[in-house]
Amino acid sequence: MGYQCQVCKFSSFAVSVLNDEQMSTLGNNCAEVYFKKGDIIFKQDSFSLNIGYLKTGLVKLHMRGLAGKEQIIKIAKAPTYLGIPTTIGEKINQYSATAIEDTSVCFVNLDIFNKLILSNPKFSYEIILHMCKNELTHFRNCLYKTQKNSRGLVADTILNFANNIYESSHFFLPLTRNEIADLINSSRESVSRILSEFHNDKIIKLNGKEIEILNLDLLIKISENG
DNA sequence: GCATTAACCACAG
DNA sequence: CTGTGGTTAATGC
Repeated sequence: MGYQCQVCKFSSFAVSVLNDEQMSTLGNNCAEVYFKKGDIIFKQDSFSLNIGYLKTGLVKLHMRGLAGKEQIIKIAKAPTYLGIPTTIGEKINQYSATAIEDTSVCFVNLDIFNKLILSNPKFSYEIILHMCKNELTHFRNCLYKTQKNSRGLVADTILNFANNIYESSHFFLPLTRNEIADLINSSRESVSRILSEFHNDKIIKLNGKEIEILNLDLLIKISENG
């Protein structure tokens, strides 16, 4: 008894390209798991032979570095794959994934995933396309982190949540100030100060974790000039 | 020199 | 977990 991937409304772009047989192979070899906000989905330094497919929810990918310093690599929004690089590239996880909202993930065995890649070029192409876009985003972020100042990076973070993650100018931050600092290589104090500053300057309306963008043009300017 | 930026510390809600 | 104030160090006119 497996899952009916073909009727799952969260089916990925790549899965839609599978034939019936491949689809049922996938359905018979995956398991859906639910995670609460704060739950660890997979952990750095542990062994894994699964690819995750994030069906719903929001996840942070993070890596513990020197002196235990935590760095958030990215915020992953459903639908997307989780852990393709670390599962295919290494047997031991190179980073962790933690739910920052209630989340559901389908785990697919790596062997099955590899068989799909080897047997279906369209599927492989979709995966490559996905990973290329991902890598370009990381190159850009890498550049920004080096070249922008903290204000610009905080502005970027707000814009990312508004434009890409929540698709609304009014949302609740799923991260603490400390986590935002871990995301942009800053300190919790700086993030706190910059957010208050944006609030006082009427660029955003800030109430704890609640953010409403009041002056989008200015925010974009800060992002571009910062 | 003087200004800016931001990290680190401490302490208070 | 946050917000602020003081301090300190680096960098750039």
